[in-house]
Amino acid sequence: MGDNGRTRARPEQHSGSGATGTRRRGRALEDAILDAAWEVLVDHGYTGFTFEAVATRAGTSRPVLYRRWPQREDLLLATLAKNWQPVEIPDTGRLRDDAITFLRRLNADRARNVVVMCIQLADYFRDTGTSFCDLRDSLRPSGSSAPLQVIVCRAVERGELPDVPRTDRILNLAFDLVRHDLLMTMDALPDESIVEIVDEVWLPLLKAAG
Amino acid sequence: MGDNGRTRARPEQHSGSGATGTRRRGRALEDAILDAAWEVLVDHGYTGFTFEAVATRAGTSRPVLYRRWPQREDLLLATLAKNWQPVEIPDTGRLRDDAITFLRRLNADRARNVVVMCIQLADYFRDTGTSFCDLRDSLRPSGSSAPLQVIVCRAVERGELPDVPRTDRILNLAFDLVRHDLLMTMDALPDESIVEIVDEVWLPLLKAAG
DNA sequence: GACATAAGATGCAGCAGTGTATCTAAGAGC
DNA sequence: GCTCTTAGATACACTGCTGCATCTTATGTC
Repeated sequence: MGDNGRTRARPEQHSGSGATGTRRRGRALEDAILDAAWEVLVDHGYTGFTFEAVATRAGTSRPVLYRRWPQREDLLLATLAKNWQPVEIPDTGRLRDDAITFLRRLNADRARNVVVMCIQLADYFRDTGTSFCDLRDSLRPSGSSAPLQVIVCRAVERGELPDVPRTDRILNLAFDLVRHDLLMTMDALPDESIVEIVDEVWLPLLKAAG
Repeated sequence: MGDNGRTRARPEQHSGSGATGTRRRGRALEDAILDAAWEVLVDHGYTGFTFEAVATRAGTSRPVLYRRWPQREDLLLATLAKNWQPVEIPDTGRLRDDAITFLRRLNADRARNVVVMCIQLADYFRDTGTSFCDLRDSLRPSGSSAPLQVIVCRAVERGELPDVPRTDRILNLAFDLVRHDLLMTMDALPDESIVEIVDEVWLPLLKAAG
């Protein structure tokens, strides 16, 4: 039906950062949206993670999002996939240094991410009946083993540890404890805690497991 | 003003359970509401924890809730306070049995509660800037020590363990690991895991700490 | 039995998000 | 330059929750 009195305020300008007046397309647009989506997720959790909020933050409009990700979950998974980076595994030649360095990196990195991915996503987990465990598994590069397992393997190869079978529980204990503290306090661990976990708990168990 | 055509379908009947046709009041009503609120919280998390949902579930109406708890947070805290029970600490006379029995109880009980209180409440934590840690501390009877600490104390008194200083990290390790698994899987641990945690991790560390 | 209190029903304005449809215009490819 | 795709704006109907106001009526107390 004819003219419904719309009066185009100004062309556009996507209110983003540089705002060159140019209109974003394809990959560039998609990246900008997913970055905006990540920020929204960090700031407001899954509950505040609405098409409305993400579109506004990205300086675009909801239809643009709906065209790419019909469901909120699709947008969420795309956002996570783009922003999740595995923590680098150090190789210093000494078990204790490897462990402490790795856990420090983990602590710094996941103090942001784990809180987002586990705590903020609680509603997502409830809605879908999945758990943090499932999500982690689906984001970890398939076939790769747990970081601490790699570190222990190297120590065994160097002869730093006896070559005896160890349970996953023991191998991942230090990782689990750091994650536990992150979840409980929703904040990074003090460095002393990391050293304590390695020296008082993990290493003694690894050495005693013979 | 005047008759606005309302035609009172039927008196009421609060659609609850027994539905004796009697109208609930005071304490009975409050209990019923808080029970309903707990169910809503378990089923739908803090996000779905609306005055609307709780009132419907309780078979009452929103004004009744607003009169008692003006804010959603008030209703939440009342609901938690009513439904949080500390896990009973066993006293079998043997350290290992005490630990395994306690952790089994914890596992069964918190598989429902911790998931609700930590995961489902994520939005609450985000909104208020508190953490699960803070909430646990405020719900644990003040002055009482951690359950595993009590169990270890008794073992030391019986001479089952050497009387050496132990860090909180070690003392609470078994508890923390159970909690960690609960959070990660959002489900109860298999019984083997509890036994493994006690026999392969916690007891060796307690004995070696001399 | 009269009265005060409070339960419970209902209405309503407001707000935020959803999902979709429609239109204009920018920009890429030919 | 022309055309095709699609970004971006806007509108609309719908849903669900919020606070609050108002009314009726059940129930306990005197």
